[in-house]
Amino acid sequence: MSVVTRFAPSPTGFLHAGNYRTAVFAYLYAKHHGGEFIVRIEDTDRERSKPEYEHNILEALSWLELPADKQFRQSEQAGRHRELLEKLISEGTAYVSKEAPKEPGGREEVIRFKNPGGVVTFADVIRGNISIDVDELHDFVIARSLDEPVFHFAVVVDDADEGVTHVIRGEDHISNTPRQILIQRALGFSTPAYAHLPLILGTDRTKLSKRRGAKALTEYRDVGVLPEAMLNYLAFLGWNPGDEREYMSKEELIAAFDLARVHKGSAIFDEVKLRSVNQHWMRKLSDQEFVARGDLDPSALLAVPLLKERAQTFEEARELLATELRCLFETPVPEKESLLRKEPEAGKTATHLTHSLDLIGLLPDHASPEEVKARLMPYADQEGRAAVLWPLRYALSGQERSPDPFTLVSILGESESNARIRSALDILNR
RNA sequence: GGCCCUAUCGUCUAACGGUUAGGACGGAGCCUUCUCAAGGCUUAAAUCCGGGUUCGAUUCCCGGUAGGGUCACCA
Repeated sequence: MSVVTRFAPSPTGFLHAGNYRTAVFAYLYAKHHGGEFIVRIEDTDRERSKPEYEHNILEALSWLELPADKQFRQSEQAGRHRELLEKLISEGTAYVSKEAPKEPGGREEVIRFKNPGGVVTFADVIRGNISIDVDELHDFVIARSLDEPVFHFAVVVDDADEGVTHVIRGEDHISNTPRQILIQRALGFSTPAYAHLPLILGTDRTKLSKRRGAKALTEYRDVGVLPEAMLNYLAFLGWNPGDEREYMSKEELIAAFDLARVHKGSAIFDEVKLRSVNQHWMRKLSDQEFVARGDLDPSALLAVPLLKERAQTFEEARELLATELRCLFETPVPEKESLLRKEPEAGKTATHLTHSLDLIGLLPDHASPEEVKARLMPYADQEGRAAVLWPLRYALSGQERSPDPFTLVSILGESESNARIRSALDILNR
């Protein structure tokens, strides 16, 4: 039997990392078994479902590269839901119930399921047998009206119609499972395998939720997190391949994924770790890819090696470009006092700068930082590194903190370096 | 509160009865070093508690405790 899994979000808000972790597992499991991954937008709550949320969900899924083999809205199955609702009513396993509206404007009739009671036991792939006494559920509501099925009913019908073999969802659904199984039995459907995933918690150790400040997943995309990094990080929340690997591509994840290695205990979403995983994937990009995928200005290309060392997100890369690495793109305005930070005697500092200037002049075009270093270090060692290198670096950058002078010369090139050193010499002579 | 689920360093986790309880992120220290990064090395840090079972428990069982989830005409 081929595997069919599904991700069934409701478009009533922006989804957070915990929701997408579920999608990741469902996707990986299906693909590992060469099966099908279905995305079903559960929009039976007409009041709260919004197109913008649906768009956001689909956008996030495509960003993460979790393409659906089949995708549809639950509301598109309305006819089928009505048909089966009528069937249950005619068979007497469901009935129209007169209600006393609890709130003004509330409904006077709903459709309830005739609960047979007893204990429902199901085998959870992750947790083993779970038994729940179903008596206290009473005759629960399965539809507001024939055309408005409620979650439990629609889920059961759609999963069965689509041939879903494995229901992979958060453990907050464990207590919903028995009543869904009851409906399945009444409808004559078979029960799929259930895998209830441990929840992803926020730093407050409670279920990630928008109300408590959990970010929409797309916010991570917006600050320049790479989708392969997010996928990698999410996959490792509650699962691991069983070896020492920490960084895995989508293909590697598909090949290794297994429900049997999924944890039972919940995990906390840690942005610090996510950033470090992201940095790993940023560093794997070629310099050209880095600029393109980070949506950086093309001029930033020459700074990419430095950005790979310093930035954990593309947003950080942009900040760096505007602050610490700004000297690569703008002529610095050095201050005399800072030039003399390590060697207070202006005459000596001027001598060092002039000599450095000469040495730089001997460099070949496009000298690497290593070549620059090889040329300058003997002199610096002879005269004192701080006395030579500090004014040089400061003259080139105009910044107390910057990349080292060799790298600066290499990136800036000979003529720009020359100009900057000369202007620092002018300042010293004032 | 009822019901359900869970429990290894701060965090993510390895171990599927026998290990000096391993790795990663983060932290600390050292090295490198003109500054800032990066890099290298080192280091601190965990089996929730109590009973069993066993020659031997992180591991199996029971009981506590703690945390989480869920108790809708939302999904």
